[in-house]
This record gives sequence, structure tokens and C-alpha cells, in this order.
Amino acid sequence: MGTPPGHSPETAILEAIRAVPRGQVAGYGVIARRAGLPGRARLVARILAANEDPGLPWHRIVRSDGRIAFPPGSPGYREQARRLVAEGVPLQGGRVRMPADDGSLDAAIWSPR
DNA sequence: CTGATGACGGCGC
DNA sequence: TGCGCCGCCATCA
Repeated sequence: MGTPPGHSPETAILEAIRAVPRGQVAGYGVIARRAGLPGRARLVARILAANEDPGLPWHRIVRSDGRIAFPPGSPGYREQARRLVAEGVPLQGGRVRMPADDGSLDAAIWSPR
């Protein structure tokens, strides 16, 4: 029908971000792919930077290597780290512990053990 | 229009 | 693991 998901890239990306469950993290590239925009990781970052929705779980979005995208020590960095820990996501040196790739396509989506 | 910048990602060393 | 280089995309000077 005439209700294709995500009429605009921004909407699709925001939806993908909101789809990340609490206590889990996802990479920018993963969000972009889930939004139907493979390779648009940078667009995801731009959307987040412009986002004003306080209900958006922006803190669950990290880089593909599990690191927080903000510069270490910056306000954004601290806030994201604080929120992640508050949700039960352990950080090590500002880096989310990534899982050993066991062949699951969900490797980019990590859940705390 | 060209060049630089950025909440990125992948690959090579 | 850390660092550098390059590719990709959108916005700004």
C-alpha cells in the first residue's frame, strides 16, 4: 500500500534509532542500513546532531568499533557514557565491549551479558 | 564550483 | 590495539 516505511531518510533513521532496545547499542552504519540507507552512516550522525527529541535514545548509537563518537572528555562524551552505564552497558576506557563475532549478523548490535 | 569539516567505516601496517 | 589513509555524504565558507 501507499504506506512505504520512511518517506524521508530522516524519519527512517529516527525510527531505526528508536528501535534500539534499552541496554543495547548500535553502530551508525547499522542504523543507516536498517533505515534502508546503506553507507549513510554520516547522515545518521548529522541527524543525531540536529535532533532535539529528548526521548530519542541517541546515547545508544556508537561507532562501529564500539567507541563513543564524541571527543573524549567532551560534554557529549561524558553524557553518553553516563547514560550507557546507567542502562547497564559497561564501558572500558570509553569503549563498549564488542562481542566476538560468532557469525551472527547481529554482531553490530551488542547486548550486555 | 572548489575545498574543508564532521556524533563514520573499512582496510592496511 | 593504535594510527594513518581513503571513500562516502551533506553542509558551509
